[in-house]
Amino acid sequence: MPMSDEEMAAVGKALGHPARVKIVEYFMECRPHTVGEIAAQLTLAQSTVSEHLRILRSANVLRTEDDGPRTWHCLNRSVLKRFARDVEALTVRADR
Amino acid sequence: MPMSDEEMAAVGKALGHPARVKIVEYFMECRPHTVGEIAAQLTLAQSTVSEHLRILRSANVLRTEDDGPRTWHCLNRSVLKRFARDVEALTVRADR
DNA sequence: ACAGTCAATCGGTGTTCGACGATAGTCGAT
DNA sequence: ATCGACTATCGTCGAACACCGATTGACTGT
Repeated sequence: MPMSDEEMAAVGKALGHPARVKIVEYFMECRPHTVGEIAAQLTLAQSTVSEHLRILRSANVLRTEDDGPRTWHCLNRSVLKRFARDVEALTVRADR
Repeated sequence: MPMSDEEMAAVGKALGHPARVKIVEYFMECRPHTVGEIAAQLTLAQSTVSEHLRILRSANVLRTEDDGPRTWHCLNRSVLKRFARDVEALTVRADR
């Protein structure tokens, strides 16, 4: 089932900042990432990175996973896959 | 060649508004679209739609094509395809 | 030449974003 | 119990965005 325009826009907006694209790239590695580590790499304040994470979470690009006692952020790959597929679908030429 | 983070973000931001997603959907049909027509569908002012077009153009999602004497807006499908492919690539699990 | 049509741009207004420092909250280890 | 390391949230500020009406500009047909 395709995403609604609103969902598409939400994910697009979430990816609509270079820092957040970089953050998503970090999360390709399935291991805990500290906010401080990311902040150091991006040379941003910890609070700023935390805010970016919040935005990514609100678009369901990141999930907080309760993995036992620890909870950590994790990529929601299915949302990104659906988004990629729906963007790809936009490139299909309509008959008229 | 993959897009840079900045390019990714630019396209993401361009798609980061429901009206612009709808506009891109309109442009799947390869025919001239009047700004007025789109504005009527989206119930937005002509000037607002024109601004959305400008944003889509600045992210290379739309191109102005010089098709003979007329110039019109046209989807830049290759940019969307690359973007979709690179988003898909973000879902690949990295080894560590 | 001029009226009509359409798109782009300008000026203005209210809202949201991006960034920061400071503060408060959570959790583990001592 | 509290210290240390980490994260989330709050308050603030300037910049950018979304929207509109009005104006300007370009092209078409008469």
